[in-house]
Order: sequence, then C-alpha cells, then structure tokens
Amino acid sequence: MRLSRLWLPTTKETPADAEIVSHRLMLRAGMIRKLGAGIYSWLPLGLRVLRKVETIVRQEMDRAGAQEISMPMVIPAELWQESGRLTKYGPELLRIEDRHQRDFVLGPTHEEVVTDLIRRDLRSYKQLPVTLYQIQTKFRDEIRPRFGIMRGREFLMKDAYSFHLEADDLEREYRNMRAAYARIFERIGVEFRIVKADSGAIGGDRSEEFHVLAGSGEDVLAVSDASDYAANLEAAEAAIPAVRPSAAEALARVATPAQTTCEAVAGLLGEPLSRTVKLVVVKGREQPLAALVLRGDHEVNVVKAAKHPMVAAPLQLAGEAEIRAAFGCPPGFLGPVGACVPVIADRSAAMLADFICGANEVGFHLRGVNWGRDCTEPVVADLRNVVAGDPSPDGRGRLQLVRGIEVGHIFQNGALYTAALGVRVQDEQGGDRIPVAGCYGIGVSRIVAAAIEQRHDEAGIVWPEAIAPFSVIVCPIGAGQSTAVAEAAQNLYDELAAAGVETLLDDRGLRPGPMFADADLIGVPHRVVVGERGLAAGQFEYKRRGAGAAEMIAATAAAVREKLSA
RNA sequence: CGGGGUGUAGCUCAGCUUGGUAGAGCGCUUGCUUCGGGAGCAAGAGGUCGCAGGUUCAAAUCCUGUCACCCCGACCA
Repeated sequence: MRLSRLWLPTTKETPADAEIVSHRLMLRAGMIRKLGAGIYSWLPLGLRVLRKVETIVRQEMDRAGAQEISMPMVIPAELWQESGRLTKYGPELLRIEDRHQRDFVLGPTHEEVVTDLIRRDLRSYKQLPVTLYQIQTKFRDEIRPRFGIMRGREFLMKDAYSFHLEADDLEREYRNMRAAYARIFERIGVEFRIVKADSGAIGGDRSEEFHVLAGSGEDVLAVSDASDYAANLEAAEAAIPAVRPSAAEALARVATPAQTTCEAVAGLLGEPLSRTVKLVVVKGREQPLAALVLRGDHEVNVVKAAKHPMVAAPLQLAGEAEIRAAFGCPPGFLGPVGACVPVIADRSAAMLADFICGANEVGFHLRGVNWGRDCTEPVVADLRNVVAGDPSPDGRGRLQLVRGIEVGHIFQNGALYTAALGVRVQDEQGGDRIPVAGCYGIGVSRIVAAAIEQRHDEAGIVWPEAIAPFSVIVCPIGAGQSTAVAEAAQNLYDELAAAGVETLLDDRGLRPGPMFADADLIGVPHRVVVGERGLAAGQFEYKRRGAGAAEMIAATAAAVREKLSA
C-alpha cells in the first residue's frame, strides 16, 4: 500500500477526551474515529488489525472443532421474555420497536437465540455434542462507555456455544475451549492470565476469565506469587485463618463521642485497625435485614455477600432509617453485641478475640469483645475482598493484586438456558433429557486496545507481529531530489509486495522527522530506510520497532526478507 | 441513574466576569528555500460561537429551555 493513498489521518496532538494510552494511540494513529458515546468507526489501519485478530480467533475456533454460524443482531423480545432475562438483564439491553410496535432487542449476547436454534432441530443425542460460534457486532447499552474501543457500546465479539448430553462432556469441551483460547492469546502475542471468575449475568456454575495484564485494566485480579492460582477479586477466596485465640480481656464500654469509623476508633484507642470490627447492614433474603461483620481493615465483597443464602441478591445496603429502627442507633456505632438482626461474620472477623466494635449506642464502642462469651456465635462465611499479602487459597504463596483487561470469558451454564427454553433430546434409552450447555466469549475489538495497552512506548504502538496492520514500512529519504532513492524504494516495495509481504511505502514526500514519527506511531514492526548515503554504499537501513538501534543491511529485497523472518 | 464539568476553525484552547470588529498555536492550501527524527519565510482557505427561545439598539458573552460529549460511582467481552 502506498501511504499517499491510504486514509491514515494521524495526529501529533492528543484529543482531550482520551484517557488511556490505547485510546489516545488509536485516535492518533488514525485507527478509529468516534461517532457517538461508545460507538466508533474503524479506519483502514484499525480495521486491518481487527481483521487479523478476528482471523486468528476464527482459525483456532475452527481448529478446535467449532462451526461458524451467523445469528441476527435484532432479536424478538419474546425470546428474552422466555428466558426471563428481558427484565433481569436490565437497561443495558437496548430495546427497539418496529413499525408494528413489536418489541425487539439488540443482541448483547446470544444464549437465547442459539438455544432456540438448537431446540428447533435437536431430536437425538446422536446430534450432540455440537459447538457453534459467530463473530459479530454486539450492542450493550453500557451505563458509562469509556476508554474508546475498550468499553464501547458497540463492539466485536466472538461468542461460542456448546451443547452436550452429559455434564462430563461439557467439562471436556470447556477444557477444549480453554486450550483454544490460550492458543489464541499466545498467537496474538499478548501476556495473559487465566483467572477464576464469577459468572455474573450470564449465569451458570463454573467460569474462568482470560485477562491481558495491564495497569490500566478495570479488573483487579488476585494472583499467587508462588503458584498458578489466579482469580478475579470478585471471586478470589479469602483463605481460612488460623484458630481463634482465647479471650484474654474483659468486656469494656468506652466513650467514643465523635468516632464513627473503625479508623477513628482504632486511633483513639491506640489499637490496630485489624482488631476492630464493622457492621455492614444489608437487605436480607428471608428476614428484612442481615448484618455482615468484617474486620475494620477489610472490605465487603459484593458478589460473595450476595451469594449468601441470608442475603438478598443483588446486594442492597440498608437505609439509615431501617438501621435506626432495627438497632436503635445510627450507623457508626453498630456492633454484633445484642444485635437483633441475623449476624454473618466474615471468616477473619469470626476468628478475632478481644475485638473492638460499636456498642449499638450513640457515642460508645466496646472493647475486649469475644464471640460466644459476649454475643452469640455468628454464622461464618467468606464475605470480604482479599487483600495483598493474604495467603493463597491453594496454600502456596501469597496473593498479589494486579490489574487486568478481560478479553475472554468461558462458562459452563449447565441447563440454565436449555431448561428455561424447554430444549429436549432423546437419549440412548429413548428417555427425554435436557442437554447442558457452555458458552465462550472473546472481546475481539477489545483485544486490539488491550494489545496496545501492553505494547507501546513514548513514540507509539509496538504491534506484535501477528496482528500488525503491515509488516514492513519503506521510508525513502529525499526521494524528490534523488531518483536513485525513489527508484530503489519503489523497487523494494514492488519486490516485497510481490513476495506477499504486507508492505507500506511512504511516498508522501515528507521530511524524515514526520515520516519516522508516523512510522513509530502506527507501530509497523519493521522499518527500512532508503537514503542516498546508504545507497552509495549499497545499503538500506533496517530497524525493528521497539528495538534500540538501526543497522545497515544489503540494499536488496532478499536482505530485508531475511530480517523479517529473523 | 446520581454527582461534577465542557460545548468557539480539522485539533488544543483563549475570549464570556464588565454585551459593541470572532482570536492564537498546531494542522490544511500555494510559492520559494530547506531535507536523516514532527523545518523557515511569504501569501491564503477555513467558524450561522452545540441547538431553540428570550432580554437588548446590539448577544459567543446575560436569562430560560434543550441536545450532545467528558469525568467520578454500581455492570461486562
């Protein structure tokens, strides 16, 4: 491709509303342009990268035995009614009406559609297992789209669905997909980590996420420093602490006129924050309220808490009025002693002895409190977010918190959708069975942004070879003055192109500065500079993007190709 | 959805308090000189100041409404 003909609007200045590096670089490199909040056009350079990612995903899905299909984006709302997700999925689901006032949704994910597709034609167990996938534009009406393509409302996703007669066959396919995903991210050339996850709105039993590790990631991951244990913070299990020490102090009431936080109380008493306990009052599932007890230095894990049978899901905090009515005192002085709502203690809080908590009386806290002695033994559960330094749940190493960008998510849904939509299949004995299913998603467009987050420098993008928009850029210097340079560059370009190398010829006639700046910005992995000085010595200058210095090579296409394969 | 903020040239922004000729830098066009890491000089093009009302002799500026976008919180590939 000749750069003079390529629609490549690069900019030196950064648009004001781009926060993270991938968004800035994608705009500056002329890869994308915004049409509205969270909706973007892909320009030629960006689309080439997107297509490369898509191709790798498609190849590996095919290799793993999945079959490509294409399902509609516009879906009759009844189907979502049938699965129960029309209301459950919430406002993120974009609803539209046709001319007959019939309701449709724009598909944010396709469990319903694919399950409907299957139920229409599935008769016999002999048709199973089957894995279908598509690569398609999805629409999710995100509350707050941000970071450009990273969290767009419209985005390209690969979604695959598998159906099985038996759970163990689902497990086999889940592993197969897991391995295919690992190959995909390896081929793309990004550093990733597989983490245990919560299955969220998709629902189901077992799920894992694939994360590209990057400081700008929106997810916090807990990873062990000594094993391969890794989990999303939402799902990371807090290790069970050692046994509870025996009580040593007597219960005492202390005046805390203005201390309404654990920090303030601990400060006043000169005790570590980890000896205090706080009460988080939430709506209960059966009872109106439930009180969660956590150590002062710990935080509630919203996902874990909402899974507890005594807690309403999704988690809702109690209002101040409800708290006053139940405890006879406002938040800030709450404690488990004499509490009249069910108490659930986090494992760490339950293992404390001689702890400090609110007295359920304005202006007073208690110290030397002990479970069993001063208040009833609580229900114990894992309720908190893990913190850096916690022991890894697998018993090996300590947890570190790192950030990641979720680029893939695999689930075993079991019979969640097949049962809801009434899918039936005959088994070997002629019995009626409900098949089980798995689903497997990859954020194709998000991978493009994630790769940039991981691979860039001050000058611009540093593409991994596998998804670079072009392989080589040829930069002639002073081609307007030197026909030798112009011809040598043109010949090199022709020979590389003829050999099937994706080559960009910068024939814009720019001065070296802007030309190199653009080459660095768009991140083409290999750069060949053709200049009069070099040609006089029979040489081109070669530089690998991201490498330190340039080197001189023989002024032939063969020498360049040798560098490409090196 | 709640809280905060911004809409003026392609981009980054000034001008608004105190109403009176719409500006700068970058980018773009043309010419000349330059030419190995975002050149210099000269001449140009380009804006119904987000939109709609209102106040006024006069509105980018004041008032009302409205739309869009951005940032902070709960969701997800």
